[in-house]
Amino acid sequence: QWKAASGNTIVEQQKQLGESCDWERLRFTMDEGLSKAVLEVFVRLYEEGLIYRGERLINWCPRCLTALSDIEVEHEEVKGRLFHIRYPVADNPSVSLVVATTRPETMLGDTGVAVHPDDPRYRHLIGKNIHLPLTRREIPVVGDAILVDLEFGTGAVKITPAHDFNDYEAGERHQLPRLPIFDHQALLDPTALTSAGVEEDIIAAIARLPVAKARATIEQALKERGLLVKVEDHKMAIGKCYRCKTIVEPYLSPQWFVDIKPLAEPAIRAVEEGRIRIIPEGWINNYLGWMRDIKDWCISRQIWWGHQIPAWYCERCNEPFIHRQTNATGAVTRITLLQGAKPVVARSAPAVCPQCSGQQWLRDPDVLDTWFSSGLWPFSTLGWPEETPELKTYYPTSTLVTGLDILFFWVARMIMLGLKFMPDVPFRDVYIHALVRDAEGQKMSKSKGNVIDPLHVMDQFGTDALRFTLASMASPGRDLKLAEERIEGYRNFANKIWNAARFSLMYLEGPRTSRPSVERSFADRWILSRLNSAIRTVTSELDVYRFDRAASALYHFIWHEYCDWYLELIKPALQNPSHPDGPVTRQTLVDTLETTMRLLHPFMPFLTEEIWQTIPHEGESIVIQRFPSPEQAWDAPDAEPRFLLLEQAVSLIRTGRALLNYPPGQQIEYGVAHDNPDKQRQLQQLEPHLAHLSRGVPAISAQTAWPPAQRLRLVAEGLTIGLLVSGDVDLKKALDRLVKQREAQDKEISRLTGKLDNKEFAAKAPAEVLTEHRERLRNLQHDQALLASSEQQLRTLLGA
RNA sequence: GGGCGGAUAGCUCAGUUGGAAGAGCGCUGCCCUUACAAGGCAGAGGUCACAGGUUCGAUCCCUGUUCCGCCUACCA
Repeated sequence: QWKAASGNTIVEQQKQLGESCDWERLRFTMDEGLSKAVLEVFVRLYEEGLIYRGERLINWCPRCLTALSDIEVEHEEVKGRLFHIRYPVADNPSVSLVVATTRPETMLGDTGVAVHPDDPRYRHLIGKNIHLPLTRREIPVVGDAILVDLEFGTGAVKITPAHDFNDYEAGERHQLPRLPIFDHQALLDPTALTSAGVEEDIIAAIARLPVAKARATIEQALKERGLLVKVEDHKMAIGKCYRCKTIVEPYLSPQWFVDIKPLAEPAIRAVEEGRIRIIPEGWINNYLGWMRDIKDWCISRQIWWGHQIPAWYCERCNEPFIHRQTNATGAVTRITLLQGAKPVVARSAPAVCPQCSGQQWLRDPDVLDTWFSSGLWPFSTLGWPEETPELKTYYPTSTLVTGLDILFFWVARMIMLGLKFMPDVPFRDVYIHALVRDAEGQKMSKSKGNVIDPLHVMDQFGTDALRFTLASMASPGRDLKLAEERIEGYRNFANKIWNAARFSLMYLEGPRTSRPSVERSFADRWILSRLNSAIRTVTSELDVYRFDRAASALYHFIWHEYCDWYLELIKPALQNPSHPDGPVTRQTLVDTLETTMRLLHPFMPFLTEEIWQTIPHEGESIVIQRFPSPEQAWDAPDAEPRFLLLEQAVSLIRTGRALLNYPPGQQIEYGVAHDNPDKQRQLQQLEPHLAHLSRGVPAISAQTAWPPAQRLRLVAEGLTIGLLVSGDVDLKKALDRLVKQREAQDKEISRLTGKLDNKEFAAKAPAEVLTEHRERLRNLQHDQALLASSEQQLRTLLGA
């Protein structure tokens, strides 16, 4: 139904069926429920006087032969030419006004010339008549401060009310007649030119020419008469039809309009008052600005697909206003209802004409703008105007996710029509997602050929990887460049998860015992606590539509906490069948993996479902499970700092191993000392983990108690590790590192000292900043002593 | 013309009550260590566009400049 509403499907069908398409059949296939809603809305708005028919200047596509609303017109900057044309004063041809225009061919439809009322050059001409060149007409000079910009061009502007929007307005202000000179295909119309008093030879030269060709002819004629003063290059914007890219013409024709202000006002208030939230907020002003400046909505289209307008015309009463265009064989190809026709708007054709009792009715051939029906989507899909249970349950909905490009096309219309026909807004939140661009930042477009085909990307990297990538890049207010490397990175992430699940399954054989978190092992308590934290972050970020931060929290937790550390930490318990922690660890492994899959599921639905089905679980499908919520019992405030200590020690040992070029497999011996007794004790408790993760034999004791040997000592935040140096190793790299570290610390120490010595800093900075700075300085100075001693020992070693 | 946004590592981007500069990819070195080489470990790399201002202190706040996007408009 949505596709029908948007018209996209119909357009595709139109293409496929070509000329042989059965229009009536196609109209019939449009959803009946939607048609009913459209009919109802149209009639109700008409009865309230909010829909009217009138002859107005509208944007017209001379190729599609249909009206276009403002937002269906695309603007393009082009190089144009500005023609300066001499218009002689009627009663004194020696005096003339020079007007500037980019469209000299429209001059034949001029019905006035405007100058600024304050312009001393021309003020005296206001009220006089001007002879319009190439015609037998005289037109008045009017003063108009709105149309004329004193600074621009010559200061005199021709007025062509039938072919220019501003001139239309100006024509209204000065009661100037409207003289159209183009027909509906934007060809110069000989009949109209005759009524516009154009000279016969000019008519003969330009009749039935398209505007571009007529322009050259007019230019030539003006030149021959010496009326073309000059031509200069000029940058300008032209409008093109969003469908066929034909240059649109302002065209005078009778159309159906919605009086939009009364609908827009409640829609503005709904956003101002926060009953509808737009996220990110930056777009609110965009929306409000557009809505406050909104113009009546032209809803009739002269195309054959769409919902036909429910208006009927008595053929007898309206006979003079029904224009039938025929082809060579006499068949009617197009019916146009001219200005003056009197419609009867009703849900079905009237029986008899109230005026003449005639019974022959012609239904308006126009159809509605596709966004008219799309705008009804929030309630028409739910059975409106019937009061269905669905309508009651699902209106309003919570969130509408959309791109900026249809915020006005679609979202604004849904808000206006929803508020008009329902007692509440159609949705609470509107989330505007970023526009995806290609790797060069270009907007994707079919004509440019730089479209990244999602199906192709999904084949290459997987659907979950693409989905996760888009989520991770969804920073608000910023368009995103989709680069393949990024997707590839998340493909690897998906692979990592898959392997982690495979690993878990390998070791799940055997009994599992559930215990309260506090009774589980260090590793278990730590990961449960971290999982809790991940749940909190992901949930709160999703609440505020920060999909990027939620995705990155998941990525970090799964890869760099769960895989890198937890799975490594529990290997001894899993791989040794008689390990006492085995049963509880296996249970924790299931608990955490299962929860993590549910947490990740919205981001990677396929992978998580697949894994979830293979691990112990309850329920039929992950998609209908509850989204995880934090378990307070999982918080382990003691385990987290312990882990950081362990991580720090392991990293330092690994650094030493790399510096000494000891291969990862080689068992090493080292001493571990911390100058904080508490932490030293904690390290002793973590000894098995330390040994396992470092693949080595630690001696955790004061440095003085380490077995005598040649050692490389590394220092970080009070922690010293001393690796046994054996065999033929190059200590130069290690010395370089120590020196570099010491220099960096020197710099930091002098920075902190300088800051703390600054009296104003000491006086004005908050107390906690001061204590934190002092603490850091003390630690650094302490490390500095350790480093210095380490460096000296190393130099001694090198010297020996 | 008006409005909005951006300028942070080689690339793509995070970084909100102002108080030690972050991630991914890429790069360098060592590893096929029994989940994973689409991987592991350890590293290198930044005057946070420019110029002023506010502040004890600025990537963050203010002003101006340059460059790049987007939206919008009738400059004939």
